Amino acid sequence: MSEKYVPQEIEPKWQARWEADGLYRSRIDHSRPKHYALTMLPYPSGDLHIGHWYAMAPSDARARYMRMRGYNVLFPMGFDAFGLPAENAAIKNRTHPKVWTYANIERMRKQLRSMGAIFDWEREVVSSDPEYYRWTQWFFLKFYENGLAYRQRASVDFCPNCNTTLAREQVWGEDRHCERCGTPVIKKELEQWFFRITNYAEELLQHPEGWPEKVKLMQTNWIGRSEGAQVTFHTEQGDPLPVFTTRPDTLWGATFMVLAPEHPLVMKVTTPEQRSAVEAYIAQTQRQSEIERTAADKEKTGVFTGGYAINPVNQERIPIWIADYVLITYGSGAIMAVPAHDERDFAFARQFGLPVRVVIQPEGERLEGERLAEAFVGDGVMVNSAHFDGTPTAGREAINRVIEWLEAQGIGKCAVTYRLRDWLISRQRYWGAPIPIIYCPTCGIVPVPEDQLPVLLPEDVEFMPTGQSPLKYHPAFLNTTCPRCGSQAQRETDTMDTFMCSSWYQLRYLSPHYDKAPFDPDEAAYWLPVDQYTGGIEHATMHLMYTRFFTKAMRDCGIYKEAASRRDPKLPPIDHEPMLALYNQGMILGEPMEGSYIAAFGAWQAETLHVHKVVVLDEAAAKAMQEAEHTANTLLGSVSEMERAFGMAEGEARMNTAIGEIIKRNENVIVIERFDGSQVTLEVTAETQVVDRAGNSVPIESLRYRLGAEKMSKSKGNVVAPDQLVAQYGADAVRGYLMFAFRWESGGPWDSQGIQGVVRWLNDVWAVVTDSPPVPGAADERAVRALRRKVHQVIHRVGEGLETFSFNTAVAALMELKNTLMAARKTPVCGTPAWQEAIRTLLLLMAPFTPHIAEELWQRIGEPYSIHNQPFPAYDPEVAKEEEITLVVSVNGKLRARLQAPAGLSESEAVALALAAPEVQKHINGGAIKKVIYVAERGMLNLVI
RNA sequence: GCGGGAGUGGCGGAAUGGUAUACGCAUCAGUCUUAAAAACUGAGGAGGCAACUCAUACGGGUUCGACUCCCGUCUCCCGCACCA
Repeated sequence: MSEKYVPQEIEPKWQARWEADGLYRSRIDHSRPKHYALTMLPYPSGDLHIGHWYAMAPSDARARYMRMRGYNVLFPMGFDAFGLPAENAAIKNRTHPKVWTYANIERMRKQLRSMGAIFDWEREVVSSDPEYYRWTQWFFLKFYENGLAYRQRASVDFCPNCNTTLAREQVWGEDRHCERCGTPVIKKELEQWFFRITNYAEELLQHPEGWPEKVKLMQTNWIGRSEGAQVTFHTEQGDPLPVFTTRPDTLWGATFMVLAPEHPLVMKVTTPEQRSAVEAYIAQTQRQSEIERTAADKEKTGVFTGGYAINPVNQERIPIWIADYVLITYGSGAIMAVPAHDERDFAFARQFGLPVRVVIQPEGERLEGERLAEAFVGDGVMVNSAHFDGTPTAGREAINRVIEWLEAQGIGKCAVTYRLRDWLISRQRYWGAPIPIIYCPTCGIVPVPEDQLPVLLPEDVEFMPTGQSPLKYHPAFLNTTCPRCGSQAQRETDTMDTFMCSSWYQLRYLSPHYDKAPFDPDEAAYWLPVDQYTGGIEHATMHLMYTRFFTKAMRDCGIYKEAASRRDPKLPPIDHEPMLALYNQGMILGEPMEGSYIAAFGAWQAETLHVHKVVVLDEAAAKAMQEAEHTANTLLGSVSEMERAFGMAEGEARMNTAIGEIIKRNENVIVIERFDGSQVTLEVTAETQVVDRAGNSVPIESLRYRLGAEKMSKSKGNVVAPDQLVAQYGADAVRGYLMFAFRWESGGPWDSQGIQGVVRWLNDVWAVVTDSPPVPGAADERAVRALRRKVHQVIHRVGEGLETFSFNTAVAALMELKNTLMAARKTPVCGTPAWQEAIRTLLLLMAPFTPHIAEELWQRIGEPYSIHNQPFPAYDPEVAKEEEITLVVSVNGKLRARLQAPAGLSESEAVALALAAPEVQKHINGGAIKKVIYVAERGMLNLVI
């Protein structure tokens, strides 16, 4: 008998050995193709979460597979260490963010090592290290030098909980809440730093091929490209008033103009009579929150300015209104309103009795402006449009012709507008990279000279309970001299959005301690770009847009020049896209839980039971008790009768017991669901006694409430701690389970029982490898071939699974191979060379998934260290080919027989075999066969009669 | 409202237009045990004694053959949302 599988012993042993040997160190090696695998770096929030494991372990398995395929693999890990939680913890616990952050990093490093991943720790980066953020600041300066960073006063989104501004991408949802904390944002007028990501709008629409359609689509929608024309109207006073329209073919239908309330020309066009109304409307707009302003189905509001504009296509004089449905941030902040053919303009026109003029007539209909029930946005023929009358609008033909004409007339031109806004990077927080800018009373905005980087975050700071940045109150940081003129000046106190740090971390991994540039050009020339990136979908329009922008902006600042010049020009460019392929994994949700079943005793007050005692039951006991109570209730007769009989007030005698499952619980209110589905609210107090079935008192907090598959959170008590799982089952089992239990892209609810299946698999593998004494007797040739066949089929399926991120099917195939071996173990096949080969192959195939047990067993079967330097087993389709098939016979498409037959059967042989089978004969029933469909490679025969 | 994705056993999930439900969890039965757990063996989509019939959200269609392709409907999830 051999010893048992004890992962707690073998896992730390091999981790230490791999570490000591530098087994996974990644160095430039031009003789081998490289593979840069990258997974989104974690924020050091304290403990490694099961979600981190879910994101990283399968990525690691795939990186290991690429290694076995002969690639020189780089799979680094680091920490996105600047950010708000550290600062909030500082305010709450009086711990310095740095202390908090670095303690967390220390803990998470240890936890990450327990995963047994091939992370090359010599390349680790921590974005809050000065040697890292020095370069984050350097990038800011480069972008500033190249006109890609600018400071502007603007109405920006501000999170009142985080006490800082946010970029447009970081405001989510219908209620416009902060991406991080969920608080609805407010608007503030502030002077802030922006990056010109909009310069790259067009280029960002061109995505790398290896990106998921979903992300490409989300980014494309976010960028929001609209093609159309810019047409210059004029106010009556002669000021040009350009508008953007996607429908220049409706220009003749413009019956009024609308400006955004913030539009610079508003006061100029406003007549004295309308002045007070306009001012009142502007004031009202400013008071309203963004949510109120953009609420769906909101009635249109607006005010006439008294001014008029001239439509350049027909010299018509049309009134100018202001309305909040026109946004100053999009296009030119002014529109021509064509109510007949635009839903919003139509609603506005109806609201204020403005004229509606049809300029597109659909085929077979005759629309009239006054009678229109809704705007007509379909295709038709242009009418009331001077010499364009009769032009069909289907396709882009009409639009193109009008644009051509507008250009010829000099009143408009082809134009493209984007929804994308520039990236606001200023954050009014301490724990981030300071923006390297100095404000001098004489020189103005002065960038910190490169040789003075990094602008260090002072550590002796006082955190304001108000959440105000302590940098504002730190004289030594704040006060400095102007690098240009030497006079007294002040530093910028805002720090940079932490998405800045993560926009280029893939470059710092290449040479984390290089001090001449953000990255070593030799390393970059070899490793870039990232071949496979993995991470969550939630970054689709944030991090994943920013890092693409960064790469392109860096290229235009010449930062890649040297590295690119040292690179083989036949390889993909390194300065075009940061990541060639991307895969989004899903999320692990909490395990659904039943609520506790209880019987509560107390006194009714209206609909609420005031409880003095709670008894915890199991479901069956609760049900039994409910029935007993029901019986008792029936015996007593109707409650109201009883009340009458005893002269009681109505409701007084109602049952004072409630039995059911807890579905909600907070400090003093419990909601239970009875077996009939009705709900009861219970009120509990500190005096309420809670006892289990044995009569022991238990705390009220121990009562569980029903929980669906929801996002894990401490407050819901559904968090799964990987450390605990590793201690209990081992890292290999946790890795294996995470890869086996879900489709990686979907994720799903955790199932604490499900891991047993993986544990059994590993135990069986252990037993089959360490304890399979040869069975005497001559091995059957066919059985040997069958084993080899299975092995090769599994090689194929595992390789395929790893290629396509179908980790679940790959593990399933490995379980099947184990099952096959378990069965063969009892036969003379056990001990044959084919058996040895099968064991070797099983271990090699398992190595990417469960690296520790694979290494341990590899050693135990006498193979040389390390299994992780072995090539992936080669697949031989000839060996994998079935020699016997199940001929599936259908008659008229309905399955009638399954017949064993040798592979490679000809059609006539197959038909003869089928006709000989009585169950087939029965269904043919003497009829003539009209058609035969035979799929040899599938073993499928269909007889049509 | 616009755009995208998904509906398969009690559950997680498999299935290049060709044997639906692989693999696993849970369940049930048996072995072992004083007992329980673990472990092991076996059963299993539904209905029917059986022959068979019906099952991949629903309704149509294409095809010798549809979970897979096409059309329509319903439900759920995600993104955007007065973007001119």
